[in-house]
Amino acid sequence: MPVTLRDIAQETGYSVTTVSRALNDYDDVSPKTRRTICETAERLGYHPNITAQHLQRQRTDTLGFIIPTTGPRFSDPFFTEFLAGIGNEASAQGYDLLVSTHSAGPGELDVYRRFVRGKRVDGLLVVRTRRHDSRISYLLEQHFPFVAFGRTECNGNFPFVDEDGRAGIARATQHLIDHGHRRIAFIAADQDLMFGHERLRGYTDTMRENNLPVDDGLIVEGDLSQRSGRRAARRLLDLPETPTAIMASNDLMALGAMATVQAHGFEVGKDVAVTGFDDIPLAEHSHPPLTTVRQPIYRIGEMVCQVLVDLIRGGPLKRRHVILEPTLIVRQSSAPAASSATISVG
Amino acid sequence: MPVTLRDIAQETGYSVTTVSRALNDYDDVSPKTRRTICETAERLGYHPNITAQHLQRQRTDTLGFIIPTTGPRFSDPFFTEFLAGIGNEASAQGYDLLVSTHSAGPGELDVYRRFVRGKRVDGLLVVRTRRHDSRISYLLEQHFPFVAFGRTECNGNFPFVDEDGRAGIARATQHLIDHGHRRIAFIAADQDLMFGHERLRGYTDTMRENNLPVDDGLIVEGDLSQRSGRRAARRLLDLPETPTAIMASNDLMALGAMATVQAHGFEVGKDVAVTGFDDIPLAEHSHPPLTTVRQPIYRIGEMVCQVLVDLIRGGPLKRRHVILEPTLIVRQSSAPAASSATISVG
DNA sequence: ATTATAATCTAAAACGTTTCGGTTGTCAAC
DNA sequence: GTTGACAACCGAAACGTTTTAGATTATAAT
Repeated sequence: MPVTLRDIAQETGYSVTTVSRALNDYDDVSPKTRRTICETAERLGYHPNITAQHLQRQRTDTLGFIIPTTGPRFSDPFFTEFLAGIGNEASAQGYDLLVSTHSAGPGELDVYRRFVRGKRVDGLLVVRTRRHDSRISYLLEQHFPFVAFGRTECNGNFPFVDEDGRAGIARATQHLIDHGHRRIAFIAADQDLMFGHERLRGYTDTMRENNLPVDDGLIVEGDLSQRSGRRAARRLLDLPETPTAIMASNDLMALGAMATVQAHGFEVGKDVAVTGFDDIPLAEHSHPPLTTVRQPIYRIGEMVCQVLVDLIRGGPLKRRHVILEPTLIVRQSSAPAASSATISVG
Repeated sequence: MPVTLRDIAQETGYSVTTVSRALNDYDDVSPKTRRTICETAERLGYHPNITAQHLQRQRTDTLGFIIPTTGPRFSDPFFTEFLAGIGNEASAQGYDLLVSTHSAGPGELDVYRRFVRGKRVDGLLVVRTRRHDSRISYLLEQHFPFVAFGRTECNGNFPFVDEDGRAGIARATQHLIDHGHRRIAFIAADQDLMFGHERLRGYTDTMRENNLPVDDGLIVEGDLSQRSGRRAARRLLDLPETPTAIMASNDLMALGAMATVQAHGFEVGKDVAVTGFDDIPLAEHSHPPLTTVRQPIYRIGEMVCQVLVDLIRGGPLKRRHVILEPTLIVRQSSAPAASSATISVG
């Protein structure tokens, strides 16, 4: 049923070789022959079998992306935007995107192994790096092309794009301190996650620099979901001495925290300040709009993808390591009662 | 460098055929031989070349999913959750997922063509069906296996999963009417989208059934983003006679509308009721929590994927058409001031 | 000793491309 | 009328599997 090179060869009387060469713009085919062949291909509705090309060319023109899901009902707007970034860049570069989902943990490496050893993809994108990341160790050891969004602690020398989360949170913390906050709580993320660790450091460092105590009771860990943000905020507001500001390690938890604060009858941005991290589109449209640290997620997706393609194509990498400076976006959730405009500080 | 069947054959002295058969659990291989071969495979670190398997087996064990993005900075939590559903189900069934992103419009069909004609995937998932959907016409005409989330108007007989959006919106509308609302506005979605059309119908039908006027001035179209929800609500609140309730075709627009209502100094759920559709995780955590029509997005992703796999495997389809009854989730954004608990009506 | 039967194993073709290393024919140059 | 250069074309191998259709050997039945 499907039309192959052979069919075209039969139809035109040329050999399979010539047909292939004609269609691939080789220059040892006469113009007339080429025309005949192209027309016949068109007429028969020929499309090359992509799998056969892959096998022959020994590459798949496909990038792999394994989304580290958390729990079954997983939904993080971060990933949609990131995916849009890499998806668009990949297709602009002529690559397909093979996506798999797997929670961090035992089976995860098997998926990587299958992709790598089976030559299923030409390169991999790794996100949510962990301080000691077995995925990265594995890929380095296999000399398999990959680019990470985020660094690790035991830095092997691999290409990555990252934002300076510590500086971002530091800026947000300082912003709160400058506005007179002293009891500032922090909803941390999993400390195995590199960014979770960095963001917490940004908070503790800045507190210390300002000679403020770092109170362990004011640091609660969440799992990045709104629900956990709510729960964390509940614990913080039940404290004998409640904080006047709550910082969260990501926007989703910040939104959860805001809901709790409001449920307790406080006004966000006046009684209690709340800040997030990421600047997902929702942040701008929450009520009140959320003060947060922006990282250009879509753009990062594009960049990571582009570095990976360069790496695969063997071109010299302009930039093996990209570190982005995040921007503090001040909105009403942390504004002093008077002001109400959106101000960008960065 | 990579280990092939040949290498194992050489190492063990058996033929490639036997090696292949041993590793694939054929029963005409003696236990001893099998053991030798498996051990050697293990020792050499053999992994089958997946591309070669694809070519030989004439199938790719891969499903295709082309995300219809809107605009460059695309971010819709709906898709993360949906993707998690199909991603998990696909890997449970032994399938990979090839994802591409493309906005609805000219180039879109080319992506479908490439996947189909190049035999890049064994089947396709289609979402955001349009009333006249060229993707579906194309796939039907090519007799290519696919399953849609959503129906079309000119119903070819293809397998789909859908929710009864009309009934869902009808239920929400009735809920508002029962609570005394008369001037109910509706933020519609693109009327080319099948679900956009259906949901609007649910609203107009119910208004008429209750002998309420359908006022065109109270129907505004948005593009499914929060931003457009805000804009739409702004127009509605600028009307000489403002509505007492605003229904949105999806949660994102509802959240946007809520922000506008609040910015105008109204209290959502008391002065103006707001309702959405989808029940994305955010809906529960907004302030106030959003009354909405729930569709089990993750579950739908699983179902669509499962039907597709059944279809590809040629098994008899238990259910070619699945229509889910959506559930109205009443939360504070529409509750009469008194009540405040979450009630499920459905 | 012959034949049937079962148990193991294998050569070769196939999947649809790309590409290496040619061959053939024409024409100009010497 | 040989030589070389060049244009146009093609056969066959290769990519790494799976599968078909036997081949070989051992075992049991006559």
